[in-house]
Amino acid sequence: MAKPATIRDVSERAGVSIAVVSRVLNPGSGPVAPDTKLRVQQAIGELSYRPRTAARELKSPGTTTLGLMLADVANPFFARLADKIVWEARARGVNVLLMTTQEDQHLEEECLNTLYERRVAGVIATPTSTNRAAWEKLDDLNTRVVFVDRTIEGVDFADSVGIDNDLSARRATAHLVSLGHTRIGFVSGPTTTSTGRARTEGYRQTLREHGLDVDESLIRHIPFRGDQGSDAVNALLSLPQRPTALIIANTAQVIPSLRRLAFSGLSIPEDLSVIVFDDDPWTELFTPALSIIKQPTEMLAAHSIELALNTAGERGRTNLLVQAEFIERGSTAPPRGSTPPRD
Amino acid sequence: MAKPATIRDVSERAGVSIAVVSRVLNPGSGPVAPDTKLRVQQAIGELSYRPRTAARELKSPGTTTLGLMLADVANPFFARLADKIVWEARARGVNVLLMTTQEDQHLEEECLNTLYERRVAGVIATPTSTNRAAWEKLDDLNTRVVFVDRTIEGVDFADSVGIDNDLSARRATAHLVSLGHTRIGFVSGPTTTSTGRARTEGYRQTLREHGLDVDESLIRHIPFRGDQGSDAVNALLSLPQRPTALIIANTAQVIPSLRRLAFSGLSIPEDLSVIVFDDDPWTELFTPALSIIKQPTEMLAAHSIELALNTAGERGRTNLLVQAEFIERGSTAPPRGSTPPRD
DNA sequence: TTGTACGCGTTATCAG
DNA sequence: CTGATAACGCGTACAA
Repeated sequence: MAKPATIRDVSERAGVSIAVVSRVLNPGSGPVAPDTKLRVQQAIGELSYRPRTAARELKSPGTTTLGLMLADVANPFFARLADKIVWEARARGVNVLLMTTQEDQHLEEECLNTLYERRVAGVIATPTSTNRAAWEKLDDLNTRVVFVDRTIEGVDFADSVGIDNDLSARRATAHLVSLGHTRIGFVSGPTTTSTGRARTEGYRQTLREHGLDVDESLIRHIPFRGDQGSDAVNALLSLPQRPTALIIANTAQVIPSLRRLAFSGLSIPEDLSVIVFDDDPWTELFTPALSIIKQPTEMLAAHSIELALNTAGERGRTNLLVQAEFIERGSTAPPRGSTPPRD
Repeated sequence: MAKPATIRDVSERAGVSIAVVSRVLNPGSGPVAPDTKLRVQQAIGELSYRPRTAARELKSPGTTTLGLMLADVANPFFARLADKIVWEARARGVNVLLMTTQEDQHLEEECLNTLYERRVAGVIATPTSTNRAAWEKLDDLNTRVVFVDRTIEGVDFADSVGIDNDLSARRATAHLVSLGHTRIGFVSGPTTTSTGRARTEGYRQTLREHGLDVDESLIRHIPFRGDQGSDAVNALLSLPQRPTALIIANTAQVIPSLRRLAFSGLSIPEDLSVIVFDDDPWTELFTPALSIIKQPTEMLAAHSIELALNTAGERGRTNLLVQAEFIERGSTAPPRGSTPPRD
C-alpha cells in the first residue's frame, strides 16, 4: 500500500543529495566519504529502497535484458536450452524475456517489435522466417542477434550457433550403412529450415559416397509442429520396399514417429534400426535404448550468451558449429539376415 | 547506427505536437482529427517509430510484464507450463520474464528483488522457501502473486493454483489397493514442500481407510533436483519385504527411478506395478505404457495467468485446486499370484 | 482539436 | 568529496 521509496526519499533520510545516493548505488561512478556511504546504506536499508529498473533504462541507451525467442518451449530440447541460457544470463546479471513464435511468421514479427521497443541488449532466437525489416531494426539499435540451432539467410549481421547438422547426419547414416543397411528412411524438418536442409544433405552425400542410390521416396520433410511424424513413418513403412533403418532427424517429431512404430508390430532393431536426433533422458529408457545424436545443449547455451552479450567484435562475423555426439545404444543392428525384405 | 526515432521526431515530421502523437499512439486518450491522425501515422511509418517501453513504464505505476519464477525449466512439466503461460500472456499483450530458482533460497530472493525493481504486474512462481520479507515487498507494490503447483505457508496474500495432490495420491493408491497390493512403495518430494506433504498424506490416508498398515520404510522423501530417485528405488527394492507396487509421486525423479528399475530385472507389471506422477508423452512409449497421474498443464497455466493479471478482487483469496486425471495403462496389475512375497 | 509544460526516477556534468 | 541541475522519452493535465 505504501508507495515505494525513491532515491529522493533516501537522500532526505540520509541528509545528503540524490547524487550521493546514486554514487553509493553505482560504485565507481564517483567518490563518496566512508561515513556518508554508511549513512546512505543505512537509509537504503531502513526504507528498503530499490532503484527502479525502468528509470534506469531510460537514461542509458541499453538495458540488462536479453530476449529469448524460441519456437516452442514445450519441446524439451528448447526447454533445456532455455534453462541453461537463463542460468548463464543470471550469472551475468541479466534477465531473460521469453517469447515463443510457435513457428509462426506473424508472431515472430510481433515479438521482434516488442524486443525492439524494450531495447533488449541482445536477442537469442530460433528464427522462423526471413523477416528482413524487423530483424534489421534490431541491427540499427546495435542489438546483438544470435541465431541458435537454426539459421536463416539474408540476415547477415546475426551471429549463429548450432550443431554441425551435416556431419551429424553423415555419422548417423554412415553408421547404418556400415551395418549393411541400404534402404534408410529419413525424417527431417521442412526444407525451408537450415537444419532440415543440412541434415538431409548430409544423408544424401553419405549414401552417394558409399555408392548407394538416393531414393527420394525415403526422405520425408515434415513440419516441427503437429503430429505428422506418425504419417511420415506410416508412409515409409508402406513403401513397396520398406526401409530397414530409420533416422528421425526432426527432434520435435520423434515421439509421434515412435508412437506409430510401436503400432507397426515391427521389432527394433531386428526389423528396423532406428536413430533419433534427440538427447532426452527417456531415449535411454525406451526399449530398446535408442541410438541417438546428442546435441550439446550447454555448449549451445554458453556460446549463445557469450555472443549475445559480447559488445566487442563485429556483428555477424561469428558462426559457430559445435559437434554433436553419436551415441550407439540398442536400437541399431545389421538388417535381418542378408535377404532383402519381400515386396 | 542511426539513433532510433523519438516521439519528438515524429511530431516534427508530421508537423504536430508530441501530445497529438501520443494520442494517436494510445487511442481513446483524446481526440484527434482524422487527417491529422493520418499524417502522424504516416510519419510513424516513415521513421519506423516505436515507443520505448522503459519510458512508458516510468509514467504508469505498473508494467506490462509478468514474472515467471520456476524451479527448473529443464523439467518438462515446468517447461510445458512455461510454454502455455507465455502463450496466454502474449494473447493479453504482456511479456514474460523467466527466472529459475533451481530450488535455491538464495537465488529465489535475488529473483524476487529483481522482479520488485522491475515493477512487474504479477508474479507466477513455484516457491521454494518462505522468504517472508522479499515476498512482502511485492505485496506492498500491489503486485499479484500466484503460486502454481506448490504453495508455501506464511504468505497469505498470494493466490494459488495447483492440482489436488491429496486426491491424486488417493486415487493412485486406491487403484493399487483394489488390485490387491498391500505393500506399496511411495517416492515423493521433500516434506518441506506442499506437494510432497499432500501426496504422502493422501497415500497414508488411503491405506488406513482400507485397513492397511502404513509402513514408513516404504515412504521416501527425496529432493526434486539430483538423481536420488535411483537410490530411493534401490532402497525400496532391498527391503526385506519388497513392495509389489510403486508410486513415483516426484515428477522430477521419475526418470532416475525408472532407470534404476530397468536394472533391477524386475518385470513390470508382473513383479512390480508402477504409477508415476508425470504426463510426458514418452510415458506412453515406455514398455509397458505407464499408468500415470496426468496434470492438466493448460488449466494450471490459464488459471495462473488469470489470477496474476486480474486487478480486481482481493489478493490471497483464491486457492484453486484443479483435478488431475488418473490414466490406467499397462504398468499396473494385480500382484503376482496371491501369495505374499517371501521374506 | 491542438500545443505547452511538467513529472516520472535515475544518472551525468559541472561547479562548489 | 558533495550538491544542484539538466537530460532521458513518454503521458497528460491544462491552457489555447
